[in-house]
Amino acid sequence: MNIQDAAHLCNLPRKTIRYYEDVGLVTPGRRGNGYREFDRSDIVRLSFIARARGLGFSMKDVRGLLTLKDNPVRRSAEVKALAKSQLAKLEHKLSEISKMREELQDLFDACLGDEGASCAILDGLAQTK
Amino acid sequence: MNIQDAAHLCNLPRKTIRYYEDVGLVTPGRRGNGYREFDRSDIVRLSFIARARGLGFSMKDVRGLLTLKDNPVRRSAEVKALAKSQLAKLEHKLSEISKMREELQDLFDACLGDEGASCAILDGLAQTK
DNA sequence: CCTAGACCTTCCAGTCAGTGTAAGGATAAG
DNA sequence: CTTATCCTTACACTGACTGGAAGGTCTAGG
Repeated sequence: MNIQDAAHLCNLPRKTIRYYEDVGLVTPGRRGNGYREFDRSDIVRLSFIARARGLGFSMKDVRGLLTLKDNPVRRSAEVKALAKSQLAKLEHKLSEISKMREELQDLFDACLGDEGASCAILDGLAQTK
Repeated sequence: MNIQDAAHLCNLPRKTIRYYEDVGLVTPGRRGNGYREFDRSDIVRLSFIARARGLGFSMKDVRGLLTLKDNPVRRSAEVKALAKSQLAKLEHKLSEISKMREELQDLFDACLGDEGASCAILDGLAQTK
């Protein structure tokens, strides 16, 4: 299978697949003409990566997950530890962004948004709180 | 005032302040010896930038906000429009990350996390959903 | 006057995870 | 044979910094 079909199957841009090969996450075969040849196992691996990335795991963590996935004597506790740390990161991000949104919403609500120059948002940002 | 004191006052790393000068957001004066000299207006401007960045505004948007701030005949409606778009971005991010967290939490809960190799998280990621 | 250390400067490279583009080769359809 | 659509590599760029090296300056103490 060529890269375009692989891209559709695992829901990743072609460029990203080539990039993943560059950084050693996948190693599809090569045909005589230099084209990459993706087989079922490549698709499975790429989809795994895509899903892990979709949950916000860093490339480093994805590497760790792949290593565990490839290791038949892994302990599921190790996987769960990675997941726990990722959950914590997501929750941290959520609380950060949620705080931003609240602060910005307050400024937004206080701003008239009319044709005048006076603006509660600019005032709020300028404030030496 | 030297850069270190400025950094403390506006709550930004020195490196970041130099970077902001590089990209033209601030233009502190220079002393005879080449040192940057920050006055009150530089501090105000840098703090404004720091606060806008803290609300998640992109550098491009910060530029827009500064332009509006510097323009005495601005319309507050323009500022409010930028804020609205930024609010939408924050809400989008929140919903994305929240979805990630939910999915990951489900996998996490289903994983035994013991000494065995069988792992619901890896299984979930490997699934061709 | 000398020295130590704490500042300051610029410049270059690296981060993360891709994305854009150009130049060129291969293949499939008509 | 032509045209369109694939494929390849290599390099540059993104955002928003951050780290480090190499070197200049200033200040306090002896």
